[in-house]
Amino acid sequence: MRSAPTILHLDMDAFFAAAEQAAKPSLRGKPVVVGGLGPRGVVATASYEARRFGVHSAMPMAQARRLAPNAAYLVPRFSLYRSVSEQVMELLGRLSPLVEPLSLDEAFVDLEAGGSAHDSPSARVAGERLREDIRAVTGLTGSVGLAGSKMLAKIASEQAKPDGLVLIEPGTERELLGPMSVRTLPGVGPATGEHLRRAGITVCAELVEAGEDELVRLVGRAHGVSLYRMALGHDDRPVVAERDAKSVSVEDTFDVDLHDRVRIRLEVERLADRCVERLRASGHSGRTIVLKVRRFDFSTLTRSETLRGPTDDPAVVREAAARLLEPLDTTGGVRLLGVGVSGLADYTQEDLFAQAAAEVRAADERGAADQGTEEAGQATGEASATPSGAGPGVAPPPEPGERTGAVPAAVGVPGRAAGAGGAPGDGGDPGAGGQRRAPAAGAGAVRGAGEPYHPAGGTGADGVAGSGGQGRPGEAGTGVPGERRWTAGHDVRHARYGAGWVQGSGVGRVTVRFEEPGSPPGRVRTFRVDDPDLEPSDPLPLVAWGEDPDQSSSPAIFPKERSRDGGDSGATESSSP
DNA sequence: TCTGGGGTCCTACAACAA
DNA sequence: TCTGTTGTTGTAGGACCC
Repeated sequence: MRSAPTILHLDMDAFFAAAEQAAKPSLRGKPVVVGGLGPRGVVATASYEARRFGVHSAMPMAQARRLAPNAAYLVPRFSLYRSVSEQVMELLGRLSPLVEPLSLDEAFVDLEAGGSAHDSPSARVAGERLREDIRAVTGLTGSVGLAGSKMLAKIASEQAKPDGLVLIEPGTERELLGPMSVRTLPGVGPATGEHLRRAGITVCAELVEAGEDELVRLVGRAHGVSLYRMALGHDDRPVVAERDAKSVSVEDTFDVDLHDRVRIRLEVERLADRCVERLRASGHSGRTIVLKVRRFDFSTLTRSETLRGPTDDPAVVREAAARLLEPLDTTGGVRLLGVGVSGLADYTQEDLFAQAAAEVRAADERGAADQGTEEAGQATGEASATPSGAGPGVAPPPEPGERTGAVPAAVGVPGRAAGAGGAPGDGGDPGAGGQRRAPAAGAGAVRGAGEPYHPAGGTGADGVAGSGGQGRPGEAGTGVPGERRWTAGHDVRHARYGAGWVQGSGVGRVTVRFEEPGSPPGRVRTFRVDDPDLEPSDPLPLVAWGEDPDQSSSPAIFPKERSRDGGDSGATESSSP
């Protein structure tokens, strides 16, 4: 807790929805809801216009549609949001080297560390300047909170919303917090809030009155102590620029509950592959494999297995996940499956190979070849002569009968290629990692006819959004093999009419609104879905070249990885199943 | 009418080792 | 050698956040 309000918290206003409104002039001033459009989708962000109808994030999409039937419903376009986010983070980086991003649209900044503020007036100037810069560079608004601690800076930015700045003077925090709901404090959600309410505690002043011992008794040691300190306004957590990831996971909710055991297993293997792709992309390997199963009744089970050493071998993760699945009862149906890896290590593949080789040499010298997994080494030579596929070389050879994540020799070769040996029928799914995507050619082989590949909330294989009440989730599937699909909200270009975005599609037609970020609201035209003049395109910059004095040499927003980002580029979405 | 995805942290309990 | 204590690790689940 410092004596000057030099910790800044930035929170972009209704970020996803605001970015879509900036990109689509016809949506400005109108209710916009961004989220999963499938039958089990939820709202990611609602514009302030949509919030007036009672729509808010985490609300089931079906409920949002009932509350705001005339809103525009769009699937998230993370490549666009990421590029805007990068620009915002760059502006924050100009204020201080200590920037702690919390998500795409939120971050803490230590102004003191950057020398950009040392007292209330200078902090306020820095905050206002930042808001101006963000607006100039991105065309969007953000709210700024300034205080002497992270907790209070966050509370301040919440109070500043939308499009404002609030500064909390150090020394006033206890008075300020006293009448506030306990739910204001970070870490107090619905469960803890209700727990405290039953004990007669609803506002922060009552937390202080209750005292630390009582809070510990009510909500447990760690939570009780921190709750008491926060209620007093005490928060010494520093702004931390870099945080190491502790786990990597992927999960999918299915539009329809899965019952077929073979299909469930196949999906688990697919998730394991995607998880490993992410794991590798982050430069990690991990020791503990976690399987998550949410059943038809929403009850959630997790099962985990810790290997003897870290791995980033897809075959090992796949097999471990499958082992964890085996004893689980899935009768009744499964609505969600997830695979995760925790206990991360910073090993690169090269490190693993080096360690593996060293380990094998040492083992050979000891003449202590392990009987249980020896055949793996013999079969595949150097690469798999490591102690099974699991964390090659990091762990000592396993004891006979011990679980190590050992894999059949044929797929036990550590290295990128191993994944391709995958489950029969998954075609190796080379693009399965990273962003979720609509089914591309070749990926459809394992999916049962009529069963949606894409889980709810995905980028929408079905790809229809209702705008102005038109279109409903799930209708988009044309049922015509080879027909192109157009995902609502995504950018397109027509040879004759220029740039636009998909407003909806279905029954062999796609409706496009032709407008750009800098243009007035455009007209709507409808085409056949296979119109050769219509092509998917990349997101356009929200602020045109040269509009921002500081950024005149480059577009304000231009996705850096657009060509590599298969997650939500129109190109991927539109490929035929 | 239902309830996403990707994380973090905490608690409780059992097994095991010192 | 047996027993009790304590610390560590693995596992499972829950709460919370954006």
